[in-house]
Amino acid sequence: MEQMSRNLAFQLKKIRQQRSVSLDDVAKATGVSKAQLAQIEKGEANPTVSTIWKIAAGLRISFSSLLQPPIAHFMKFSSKNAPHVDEDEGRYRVYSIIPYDPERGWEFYKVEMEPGARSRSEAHTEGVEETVTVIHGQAVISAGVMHETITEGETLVFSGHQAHEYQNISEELTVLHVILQYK
Amino acid sequence: MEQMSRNLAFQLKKIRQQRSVSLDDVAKATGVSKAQLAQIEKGEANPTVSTIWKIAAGLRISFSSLLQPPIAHFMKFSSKNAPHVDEDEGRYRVYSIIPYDPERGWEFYKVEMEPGARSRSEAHTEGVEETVTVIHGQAVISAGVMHETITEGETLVFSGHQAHEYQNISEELTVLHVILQYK
DNA sequence: CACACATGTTTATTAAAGTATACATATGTC
DNA sequence: GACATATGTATACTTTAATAAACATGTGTG
Repeated sequence: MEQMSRNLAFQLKKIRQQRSVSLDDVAKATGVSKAQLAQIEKGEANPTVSTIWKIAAGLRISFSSLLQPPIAHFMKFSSKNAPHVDEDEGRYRVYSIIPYDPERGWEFYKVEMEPGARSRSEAHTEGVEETVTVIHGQAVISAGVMHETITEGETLVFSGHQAHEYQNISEELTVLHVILQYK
Repeated sequence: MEQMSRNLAFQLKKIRQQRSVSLDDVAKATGVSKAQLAQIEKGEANPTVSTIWKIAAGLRISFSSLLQPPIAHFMKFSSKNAPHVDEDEGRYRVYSIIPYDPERGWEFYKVEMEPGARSRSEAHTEGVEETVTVIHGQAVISAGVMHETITEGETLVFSGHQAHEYQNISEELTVLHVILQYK
C-alpha cells in the first residue's frame, strides 16, 4: 500500500539525480508544485493519478518506470504473526504469508489441517492457477470430478476456476504451502 | 491527463461486469467506498495511488490491466489549432500534433522552416531517438560532426542524445514530420 | 399489492492532496 | 567578507479526494 509510495519516491529521486536537475526544474517541467514533489520523494505523499501523469509526461517517461520497485531489495515475511483465517471450527487454518500485490501477481499461504479437517472453495475467477505442496502429512484435493492424494514432498498444480476441496485424510496435522497465481 | 481517468473508468467497469458483481461487492473486497468507485467508473474521479492499489489488490489484478486503454478507439488530432512554439524569430515553427503520453512513449511534431531558418536543440536525455521525414522542401540535419541533407520523401533516423541542428537550405518553405521516441 | 432486498445515485462531512509563499542553507563570485 | 543565486525545507491556505449515510429505483416473492 505505502509500498507504492516508496517505489515512487525511489524512482523519482533516482531519475532526477541521474539527470541532475533540481526540484524547481522538475516542477517547471511537470506543472507539479515543488512542495508536492519533495513530499513524493520522501515517500510521505499519496499522489493522485493526474499528478503521476503530469510527472511521467513532463519527464517523458512511462508509468512502469515510475512505479517499478528498486531492483535489489529484501522483504522478509513470517508465518508467525501472519494474519490467519479459521474454517471448519478452527481445525482448518489459513495463514497469509505473502499477501497479494498487484506488481507481483500471486499470493502465498500456509495451511494447517487437523486430522479429518476439510475446506471447500468456490470457483475463483477465470485464469487462476493453484499450486499446493505438502510440507507434512497427507491431503486429498478434489476439483470437479477429479481427486488426487498428495503426501509430504509432493506438489499438485491445478486450475482454480471451479469449486474445489482440501481434506486431511491422515491421522496427523497436515501442513501445506499454497501459491495462488492470478491472470 | 483525464485520459487516465477514462481508461480506469472503462477497465474497472469492464472487469466488474465480467465478474457480474455489484459496487457494494467491490467496495467490500477493496475497502474503497462505493461512492468513490461509482465516481471512478464514471470517469469523474481523480483517485490516489493508494486507492488504485486497493482496487488492484482487492480484485487481484495488475496495475497495467487497470490503466490500459480500451483496445479499439479513435483519437483524432489536427495540425490546425495545434499548440506551436516559434524559434528563429518566427521563421522556425514547431506544431505539437500528438503530445507525449506516458502510455505511448513517443511524441509527434510538424515543423515548418522558412528559407534559411535554423534551430538548434540541446542534447536530450539518453536513449532518445529522432525520426525526421521531409514532407516538402529540403533540410540539413547536423549532429556532432555528422551532416546529412534530406529532401522530400526522405527520412532520417538518428540518436538525439547529443546537440543537433535543423536547417532549411532551400529557397522554399520546408515542412518536416518529426517523431521523438523516448527510452 | 405490499414487502423485503439489492443496486446505483446523491448529499454532507471529514481528511488530506496540492499550491503558493516564506524560510533556511549552502555555493559560488566579485 | 558581502552579495547574489540556487536548492531543499517548513508553513498557511485552498481545493478536492474519500467516506458514510440517506435516497431513489428496480426486481422479484409470498
